[in-house]
Amino acid sequence: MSPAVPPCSSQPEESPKRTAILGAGALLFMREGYDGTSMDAVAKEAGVSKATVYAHFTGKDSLFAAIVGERCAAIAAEAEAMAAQAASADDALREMGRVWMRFLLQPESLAIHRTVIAACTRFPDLATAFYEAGPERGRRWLAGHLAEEQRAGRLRGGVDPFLAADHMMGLLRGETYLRCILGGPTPDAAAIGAVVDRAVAAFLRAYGPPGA
Amino acid sequence: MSPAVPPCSSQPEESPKRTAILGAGALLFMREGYDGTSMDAVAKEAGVSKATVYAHFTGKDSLFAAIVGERCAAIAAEAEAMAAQAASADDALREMGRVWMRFLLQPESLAIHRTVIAACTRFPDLATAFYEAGPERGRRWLAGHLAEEQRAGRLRGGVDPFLAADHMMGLLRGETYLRCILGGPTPDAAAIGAVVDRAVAAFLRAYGPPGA
DNA sequence: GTCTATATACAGATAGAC
DNA sequence: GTCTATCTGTATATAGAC
Repeated sequence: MSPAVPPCSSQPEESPKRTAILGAGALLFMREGYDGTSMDAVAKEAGVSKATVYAHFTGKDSLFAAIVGERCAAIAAEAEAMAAQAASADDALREMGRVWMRFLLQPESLAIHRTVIAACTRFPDLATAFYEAGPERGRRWLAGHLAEEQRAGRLRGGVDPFLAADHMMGLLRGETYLRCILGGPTPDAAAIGAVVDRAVAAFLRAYGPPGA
Repeated sequence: MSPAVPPCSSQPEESPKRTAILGAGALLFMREGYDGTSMDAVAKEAGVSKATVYAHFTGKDSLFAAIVGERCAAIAAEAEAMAAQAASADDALREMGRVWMRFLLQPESLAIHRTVIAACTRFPDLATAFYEAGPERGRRWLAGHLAEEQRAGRLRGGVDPFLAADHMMGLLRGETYLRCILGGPTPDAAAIGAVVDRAVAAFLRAYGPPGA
């Protein structure tokens, strides 16, 4: 229907102003929430006029959707990096837990969680996309890893690895996640390490090899 | 400084219009969030004029604080009722888990969680009060119960009951809570029962008596 | 205390020149 | 695409009569 597109030339996604707008929006939406962020503030933070924002996005909801979608992709990429970093460690479970909790509890992660949770009734599709890109993707990856551990005999067999992954992540989050998502102080690396050690110990009692 | 107050006469908290305003605000703040709720909408829902709202509360933030504070008290009362209901059951752990998860996953609970999480950067004191009245109070109660179970020999000794309570609640929440707080469908009683059974089974492997 | 009517500010979105 | 200037609706909060 539309005329042939120029082959791989300047796409709108590569405009520097568009990039600035997306960056400013991500900063403000995560810090102030959806309603707390005005298009005026986004334009000012990006160093452009408000009309330019509307030239690149049809409206505030469109800009928000683009930013959350972009964050989902970034989260997935970070998850891959974490997986590579953690799976090669000697004490794999503990190291995985530390890496994941440090990622989950950093201010940027908590901010995107808060933003999506607050907006989930108005943007249900975004909330679903976020859940799939973040927690659910992480759980699938962890389940795959735990299944390997089962086959290697380092975890007891006969249990659903997806269930084990869910329980592992639940033990890790615990009250720590709840307190941080409610604005409490972020624990330092040592405190996170202690939380992870206790969670992994409990996990191994529940899911470790029967003889241990 | 001020003249003697009349002894226990009509306090402002007992005004029927004030009650209507608080009820309307609770409904709207939980359904639409803080920014999504206007003082006009509260007045209309309560059946009063906007000026009357401002006669009872100094502003929107004051009304919001009063409502969240009231919900904290209500949550504490519900927790007491849940405790009485659950502790007398035969299969105490499973029954406690079912009661708590049904409470946690009902739309009203999720709505107040979302509202407080979204507002926690602007109202940090409210978020702290909510955490103390809700999750932390529940954890303290559960820890006390688990300590009794330890003394009775139905749980292994030598572990911090507060840690065990944290792990129990983390196993129960799991992905279910995360999916629901992000707007996913609420599981029915049977699905909740299955989640709880699996969580309690894992908990007992980690914290049950060593011989089991 | 309670109302109607209004002051004031700022939001999202657009018109039109360049 | 980008800007300045503006339209239009609605938000919080208040003035003043009863």
